[in-house]
Amino acid sequence: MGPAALNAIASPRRREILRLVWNQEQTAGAIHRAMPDVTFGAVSLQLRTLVEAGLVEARTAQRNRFYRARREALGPVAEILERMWDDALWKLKLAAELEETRRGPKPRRRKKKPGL
Amino acid sequence: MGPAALNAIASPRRREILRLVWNQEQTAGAIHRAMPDVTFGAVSLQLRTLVEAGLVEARTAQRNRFYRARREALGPVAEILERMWDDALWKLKLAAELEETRRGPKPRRRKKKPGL
DNA sequence: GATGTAATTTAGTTTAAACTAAATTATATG
DNA sequence: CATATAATTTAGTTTAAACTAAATTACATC
Repeated sequence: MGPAALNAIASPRRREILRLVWNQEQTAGAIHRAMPDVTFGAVSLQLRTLVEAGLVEARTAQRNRFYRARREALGPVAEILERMWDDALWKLKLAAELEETRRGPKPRRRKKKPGL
Repeated sequence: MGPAALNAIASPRRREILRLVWNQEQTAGAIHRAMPDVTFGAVSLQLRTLVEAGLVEARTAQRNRFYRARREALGPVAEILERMWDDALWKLKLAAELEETRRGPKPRRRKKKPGL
C-alpha cells in the first residue's frame, strides 16, 4: 500500500472499475460496456492508473486484454471496499450519486476528416 | 470508513496534517507553522475537509482551536499510515517529493487598500 | 496487404481540487 | 471600545485530474 494505491482507491470511478474486476477478470471492452457514461479511452487511462498503483493486473490473450484486481495488494483495505459495496445504505448513496453525474458523454460534433 | 475518508487520506497534504495531529492534539497555528509552504487559510480548509470526513476532531479553548486525529475512524488504515510514516524508505521518498514541490508560497504583490 | 476488432495513446478541453490574498469572526487585553 | 491574536471564510486564480475525439498500435481474418 503505497501512496499511489491510496490515491487510486480515492476515485469513485476507479473503485467502480475495481469492483468490476474484483471477483473475476474482465476484458477492457467489457469494463467499458459496464460504464457507458464514459469513453473507452477514459476507461483505458483509469485502468493504467490502477495497474501502475499495483491494484490491478493485466493479461493479454489474442486481441483481448483481461484485467483483474490484485486484492492482496490492498491488504486490510480490501475488506473496507467489500463492506462498502455490500452495505445497502451504500448502494442507495451510490445510486443517488450516479443519478446526478451519469448522463452519458456529451455529444460533440464529429470533425470532418479532410479529404487529401 | 466512508468514501470521504478514502478521499481525505489520498491527499499528501492532508496526510501530512493527519500525521501532525496523530499522537497529540495541535492548534491550527502550530499545524500551519509546521508547514510553512502554504498559507494559514489553506491549512484551515484542509482541516475542514479532514473534520468533515470524520478523520480529525476539534476542540476550542480560548482563542485556540486544537485538532487531533480520530484514529479509530480509520480502522485498519491507521496501521497502514503508521507503517508508511515509520518506513525509512518512505522517509526518503517523501523528502525527495517535498524537495520538488516545497519552495514556499509564491510572493505576490499586495493589493493597495483603496482609501475612502 | 486490405479490413475489422480490441485496446491504447495523444493532444487538447473541461471540471474539480488546492491554493492565495484579503475580509471576517471570535476572543482576549489594555 | 480600540488593538491584537487565532482562526475561518470568501472570492478569485492556479494546478492537476478526468475526460473527449481522433490517431495509432496490435493482432487476427480474408
